[in-house]
Amino acid sequence: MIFSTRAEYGVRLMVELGRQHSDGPTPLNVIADAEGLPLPYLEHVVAKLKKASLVVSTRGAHGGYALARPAADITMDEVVLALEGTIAPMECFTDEVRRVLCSHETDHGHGCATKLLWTRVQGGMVRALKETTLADLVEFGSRRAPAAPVPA
Amino acid sequence: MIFSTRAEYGVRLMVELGRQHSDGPTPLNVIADAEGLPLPYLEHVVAKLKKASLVVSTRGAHGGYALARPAADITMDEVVLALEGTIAPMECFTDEVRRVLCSHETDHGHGCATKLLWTRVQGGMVRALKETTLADLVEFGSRRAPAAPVPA
DNA sequence: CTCCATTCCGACCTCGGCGCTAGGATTAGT
DNA sequence: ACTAATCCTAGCGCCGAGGTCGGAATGGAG
Repeated sequence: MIFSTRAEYGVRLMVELGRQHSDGPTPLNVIADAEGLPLPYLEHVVAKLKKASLVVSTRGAHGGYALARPAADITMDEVVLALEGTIAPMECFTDEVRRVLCSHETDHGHGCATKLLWTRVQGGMVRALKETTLADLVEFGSRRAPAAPVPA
Repeated sequence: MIFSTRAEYGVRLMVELGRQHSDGPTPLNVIADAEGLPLPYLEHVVAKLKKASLVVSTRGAHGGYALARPAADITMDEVVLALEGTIAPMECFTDEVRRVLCSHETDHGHGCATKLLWTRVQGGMVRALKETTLADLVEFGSRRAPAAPVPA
């Protein structure tokens, strides 16, 4: 598996926040049982999103979380980056200021052959993440079952 | 990190095999100290490549490993797949016969919003892996330092 | 002023996989 | 027979993932 469930939970959380179009903040427990996720764990997840300034929180009674920016302005690479910490295919890979570095540079007279591969892979992933906004996911999620209140 | 060092080691091993243009097979220990990798661990790694029919082995003295096919015919998604077991961004994601499935389908009346994201990410990665052949890496590795015998 | 809902914080636990080692069995050239 | 190599199985230490717990801080409502 590429990403952990932290990323899954975090993205679902963001989508859920994106769905709320009321003004006030949404408390975590609402999201927790809307998605069927353990509340105490969600707290840790949302903490990472807050640290990355993707959500804002209001404490106290009737508090909760809300998106810090409109969903259309949030690209998913920000979200995944905040949750996973880094998006590198390999340990030796750090994206230092626009230059992809690799600790195996010049191994024994050859260039680092794997660097080409990981660079391409990372490029493909990051492009996909940057091209997708949170609004895309919200809209995609509401596509089917747009208003089926009580199916039974 | 997306991939483990198993993938790194395996790819390097394949590249090293791709460099050998002599006829006979290359013993593992040669590769191990050409790349500075622990031999006993490499045995496990190469076992996976063999099970996937990417390398062939000859046992006994003067035995070793060789590519099962020319390097230009080996795409890196085969290699990474053999080493990593699967290339899915998320646990719930199985690539069942051309249809991307997700266990969260239809969660609570919404479509699975994250599915769109993971599908795109996986697409980007797999495309990058399929577009790169082992021969590309071999050639890339020999680019610089083409014949600098003793730099000092 | 006192509840209570809610965010926030840190410690803890369990489990599985990764990276690696160990020891031996098998195969085949010399 | 000796030896170089692949092969097989088991095991170990470590770390992060996924989750729980208990409690402190905050702020609206009675």
